[in-house]
Amino acid sequence: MSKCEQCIVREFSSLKALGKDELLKMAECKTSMQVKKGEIIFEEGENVNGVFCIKDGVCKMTKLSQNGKDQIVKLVKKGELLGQRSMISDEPANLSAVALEDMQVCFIPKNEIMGFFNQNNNFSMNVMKTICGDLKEADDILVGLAQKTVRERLAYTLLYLEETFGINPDKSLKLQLSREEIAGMIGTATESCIRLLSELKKENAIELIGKKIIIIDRNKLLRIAN
Amino acid sequence: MSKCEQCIVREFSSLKALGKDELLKMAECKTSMQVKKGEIIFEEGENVNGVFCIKDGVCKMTKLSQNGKDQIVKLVKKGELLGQRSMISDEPANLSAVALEDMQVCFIPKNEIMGFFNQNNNFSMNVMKTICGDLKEADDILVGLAQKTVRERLAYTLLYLEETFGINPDKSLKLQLSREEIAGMIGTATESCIRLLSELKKENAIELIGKKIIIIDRNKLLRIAN
DNA sequence: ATTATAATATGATAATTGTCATATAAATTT
DNA sequence: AAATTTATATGACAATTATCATATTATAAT
Repeated sequence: MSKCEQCIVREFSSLKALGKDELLKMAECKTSMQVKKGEIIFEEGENVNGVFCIKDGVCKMTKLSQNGKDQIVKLVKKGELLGQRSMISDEPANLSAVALEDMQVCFIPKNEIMGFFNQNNNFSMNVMKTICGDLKEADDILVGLAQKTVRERLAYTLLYLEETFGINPDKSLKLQLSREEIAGMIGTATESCIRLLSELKKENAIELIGKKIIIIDRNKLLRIAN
Repeated sequence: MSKCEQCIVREFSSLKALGKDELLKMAECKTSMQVKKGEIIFEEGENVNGVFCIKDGVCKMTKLSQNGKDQIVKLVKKGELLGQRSMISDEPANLSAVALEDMQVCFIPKNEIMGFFNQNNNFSMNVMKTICGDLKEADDILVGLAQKTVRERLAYTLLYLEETFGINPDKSLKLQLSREEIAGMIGTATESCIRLLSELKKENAIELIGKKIIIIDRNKLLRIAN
């Protein structure tokens, strides 16, 4: 069992407020696990009973809509916690979490985390701020979905992916999503997404090499996204 | 200055966790105010420096998008608090709050509320649960915007308005929104909203009497909304 | 390596939604 | 009460987006 004290990732999450003794306690009750690309961490409707701390990798938070399509609500990466909302509301998960890359995550059971809430005010405050950040983000995405065209949202999403997850040495977006997943982020049909990507390619804003996407003209995308 | 202790509305918000002494302290530093229909309580980008407790009335939380349209993100009614997110994140407001009816609100300054966070764990937990509820709601609306048609969203919104704010003796929706505001909730052009309302009327799902909307066939709307 | 399967791409077309113009009705102002 | 402004309504049309069909390419399985 690895030590939470020495885990660098902890520094990036709400857990940074925890003291040495708390970290030692946590290390004892946590469960480390490997999650392979495509595997489900938890599903919508499931009782999670704790939070997952992402040590490495990226996952998508999705919700299945009546038309059978998965909407991606949020991408979560290394250093962030999963399942906080569900735990605090004491409700089943509202979203599913699915690995987009091979991941390393630690599960910390609910009663452990809830204990920290009572003992450690900084920790509560950190969690609260994170959730407030998520709420702001969700509101902003909501407005974008309501008021922007698919093309605008696509341009914005490409820039977001570059900024948030970076690029490879060949300049392609590091986080490789399928066309279907990109469509699920911007809220459109897969074919529309593919078509608009082709258009952006024709307009020399991006380059498409197989699954890889390379942003050539950042300013053009910015202009399209508004 | 009215007493917070005797304010019934308090019972419906996070503030119900506060004890007598805390309520007395709060009553001393709060500011009561009347807000007329159409007036702005606070605006996007503004520093709020406290929370508003809604004693009576309903307001809309909106965000202006680049195309100049106001998207309504949420409706807030009697018993709820405004400006919590902004206060906790220590950021300017992300949304504007505008009265949809004549309102009575109390302003409680930031330092007072922040004190309660440290002293009273139940209060923190209540606030956290409220924000978690808001986040879930925002995620659900987001998925609806991404995956449902305007017609489906309109049907859903009419049912939501009935359920949340009730109906008048003549069966019309109690909360009277303009067509523009309804359009701002479902994320569409005002003309599209008007046209689809007319369609629903032709299909005998609703009745339109001036600004008033009466739901005739609830099941039909439910079927449309999915 | 070959086959099977899934992902990407594109055309054709239909459906949805937005925009602009204009009419009518309602609310406000003078 | 008349005039002005604003909100609602509807037609005509354009733009956007979804759907279905069908290639083509990439990936996985045998």
